[in-house]
Amino acid sequence: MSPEGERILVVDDEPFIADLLAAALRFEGFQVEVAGSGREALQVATPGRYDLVMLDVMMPDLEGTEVCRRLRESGVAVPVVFLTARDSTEDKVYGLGMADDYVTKPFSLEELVARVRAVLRRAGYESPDAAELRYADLVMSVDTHEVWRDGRSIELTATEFRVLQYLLEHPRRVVPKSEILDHVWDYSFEGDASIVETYISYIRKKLDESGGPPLIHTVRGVGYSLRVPKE
Amino acid sequence: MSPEGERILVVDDEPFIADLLAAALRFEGFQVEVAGSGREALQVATPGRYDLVMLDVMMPDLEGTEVCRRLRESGVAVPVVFLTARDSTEDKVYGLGMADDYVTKPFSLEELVARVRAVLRRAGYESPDAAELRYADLVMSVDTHEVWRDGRSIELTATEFRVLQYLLEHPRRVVPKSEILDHVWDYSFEGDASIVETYISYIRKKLDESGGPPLIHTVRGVGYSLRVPKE
DNA sequence: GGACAACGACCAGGATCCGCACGGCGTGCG
DNA sequence: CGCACGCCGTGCGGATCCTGGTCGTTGTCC
Repeated sequence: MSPEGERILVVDDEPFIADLLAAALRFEGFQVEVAGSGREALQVATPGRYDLVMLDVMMPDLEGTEVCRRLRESGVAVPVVFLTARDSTEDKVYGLGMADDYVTKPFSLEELVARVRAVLRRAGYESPDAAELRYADLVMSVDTHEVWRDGRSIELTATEFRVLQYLLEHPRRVVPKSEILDHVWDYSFEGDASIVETYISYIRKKLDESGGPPLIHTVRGVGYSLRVPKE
Repeated sequence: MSPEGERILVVDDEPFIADLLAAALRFEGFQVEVAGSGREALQVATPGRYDLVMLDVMMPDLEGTEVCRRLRESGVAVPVVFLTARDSTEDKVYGLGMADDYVTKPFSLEELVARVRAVLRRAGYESPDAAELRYADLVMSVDTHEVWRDGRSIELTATEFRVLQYLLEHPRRVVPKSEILDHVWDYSFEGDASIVETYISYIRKKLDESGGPPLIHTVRGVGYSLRVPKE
């Protein structure tokens, strides 16, 4: 990784989304610039200037797909990640042809950052992750979506998986419920953090029914912590 | 860290909150300026002038989020920390998008300062802390919320932990009860400082039951001091 | 040295908050 | 149509927080 982080251009006409993307990516150490329209993107995206472009598909002046086509035409070979609405099947089809990946709105920060890193990795910017998270006798393969405890496979739903993944990325640290909510749930979720309690309870049940000491600990008034019990 | 401390702009229309923030941050060695409205903030916050901006979300003239958006638009890339009401989900959503962090009202000064330092650290202004506090045979890990005395683990509740943390941040100094109250309890707490005596008593009991000399000493009429007894 | 006042330690009880389990409802998919 | 999954509301039980009071200790003044 370059010392300053890769340069990413975010292209979206909705300021809220553009800011959300920019902030999340800056937080992860990337250099981010924002363009508010397709035409603006075409002006600033000269060859070699960015390492990745995030393109909203739906924009009033120029469709994201069209922006991408013109970039390619003018010799800009930068990897592109599309942003599309969830049920827009057509977008998806077109997008996948040109795009290196796409993220559907509304997205969660975990999802967004994971996609960006994956694309940069394939493009050779980042060292390949182990793509395997481990703590104590827990093993998680992010790529294959599998989890084992002490060699025994554990089936998790998508949300359960993301919550556990977030905990595994911060082993031993006490993670506030609000932080889990912010990273795992998408930005349009309006409920409160009690949903996190529910999922922690699901995960605990599945982790512990295969024996072994409890790994997820409640720190009342603070959050949850993944750790091996003290004695 | 610059010799004079980082420059922070506090933006809040409520004088009480603005003064509270300014005083606490000045006490911590930052240079603080105050703006009483969103428009005022936009006028003074020129590129490079501040190292961090604290923005109240709810302001009569301009929403904090809008102020942030306009700052970004005009090329001011300063880190922003939002102040929001506790249950304001919508604020949180917007806040998380643009902000580097957010603090919910009512906050305690400990919490506030911790967030500010964390954001400045990520922005490269401050050296990373050890996140581990030590004095004599006491060890506290802030991240994992664990405390040991002479290697033996000690269980503290959330409030007990914050009080001891404050003492560990000021070892040997006699800390007035009112100061502990101001830093650990949030600013809307209406009780008096006798609550501190109660918590000191809880902590003493837990620290000393595992043997060893008493570490928290009462200085009558002044406050408490964390130190090893003289002989 | 003794009496008194101020201060602080500690306890006990009640109010509150928090964590958690359970069940229901809506939705998407086979 | 049935099932799996995600989301949300409710209610219980218990940990935690705070208050008020009592008792002991310290310092001060006579």
